[in-house]
Amino acid sequence: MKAFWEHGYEATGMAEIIRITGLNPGSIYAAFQSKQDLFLAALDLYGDFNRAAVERQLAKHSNPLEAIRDFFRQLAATVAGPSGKRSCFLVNSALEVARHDKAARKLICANFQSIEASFRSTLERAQAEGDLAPGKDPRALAATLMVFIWGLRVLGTTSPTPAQTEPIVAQVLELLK
Amino acid sequence: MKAFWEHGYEATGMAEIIRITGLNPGSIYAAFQSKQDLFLAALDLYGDFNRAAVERQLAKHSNPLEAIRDFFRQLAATVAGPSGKRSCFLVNSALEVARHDKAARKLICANFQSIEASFRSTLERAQAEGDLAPGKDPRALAATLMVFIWGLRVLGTTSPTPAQTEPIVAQVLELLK
DNA sequence: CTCATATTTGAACGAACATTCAATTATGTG
DNA sequence: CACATAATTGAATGTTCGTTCAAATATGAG
Repeated sequence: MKAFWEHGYEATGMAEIIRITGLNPGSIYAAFQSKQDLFLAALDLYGDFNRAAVERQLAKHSNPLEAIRDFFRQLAATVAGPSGKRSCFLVNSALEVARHDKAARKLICANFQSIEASFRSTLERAQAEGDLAPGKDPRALAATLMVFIWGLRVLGTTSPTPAQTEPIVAQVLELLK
Repeated sequence: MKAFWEHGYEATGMAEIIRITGLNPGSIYAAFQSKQDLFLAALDLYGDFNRAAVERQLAKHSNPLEAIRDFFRQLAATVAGPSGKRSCFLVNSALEVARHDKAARKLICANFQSIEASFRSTLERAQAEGDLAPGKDPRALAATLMVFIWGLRVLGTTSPTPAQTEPIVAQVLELLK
């Protein structure tokens, strides 16, 4: 998973995976049909970690809107930090693989939709509690936040500073006011 | 350029480029040092096209804010259309190549910054003309719009419908009010 | 311990990879 | 036309790619 995440699908050779895992080719091919199959399993594993991390973040504060704000403030820091260039394995794969591989696209979309649903329900909770204006559309807002997350991941590959990422996040949080 | 755009750097073989161009290996290597060199030239060419297209769009309307609104409405349609999965060659390369290749990163960043500057000056013009509220920060807004563009490109790889992309763009345009 | 079943081993496979270069053909000048 | 220079040709290079498989080893039940 780490190898595919770091170098991408095409740039990662089976030889490297064999070296990293310490397994022999035969053992790997006994467990996975092909490199592509192994990649999908790695992507799926990452997706589970990712989804769990997002849900943990959103459950961190009792105030739903504050949880979202905190999520994005943290994302601004991550993206500007040393791990920003690593980006998100799902986003990387959306652009490198999902465009041509249907199975990968399906997996990635499902994960994105799950996270979007978490944001949506958090926004709905905020609206029910009166923190989010009644006129706002949680569905459209959640979809917009997702787009924004992906955009920040792209920004991360350009080695931005916190001084660059923070005002951007501040702008997005304007949408929640 | 089209081959690298469509399949990415790693997945595009020199054999395919030889086939598409109708040139022989020797001729290509007489003009370009290596596959990487050729890729950078392709990326640079795309960058010029892209920058020109954005500036054409922003100059389309005399009203600067309307030009930006039109740009994003058009982007929403493009991303939801058949060419949406192709995404943007610069964004694709930011995630696939720029993370490890310094030359590519520099080229991509320069192009992004140039486009961001166009948005910023357009926003400043809108502010000078009284269309954009005096309290808004054109610099932060321009950076935020860039992040949204990138995010929309990622969204494009998930085969979205116009019904999905349009409300998102509507949200973004809220920031300009 | 015995033996059938699983698992692991690592050498070997053909295919595809980026790249090279001596031979050939085209070009432009006088 | 003659001739120096430039460009093109395409077969061949060694390497690395994903993948296979027969042989060797480990495992667990009786």
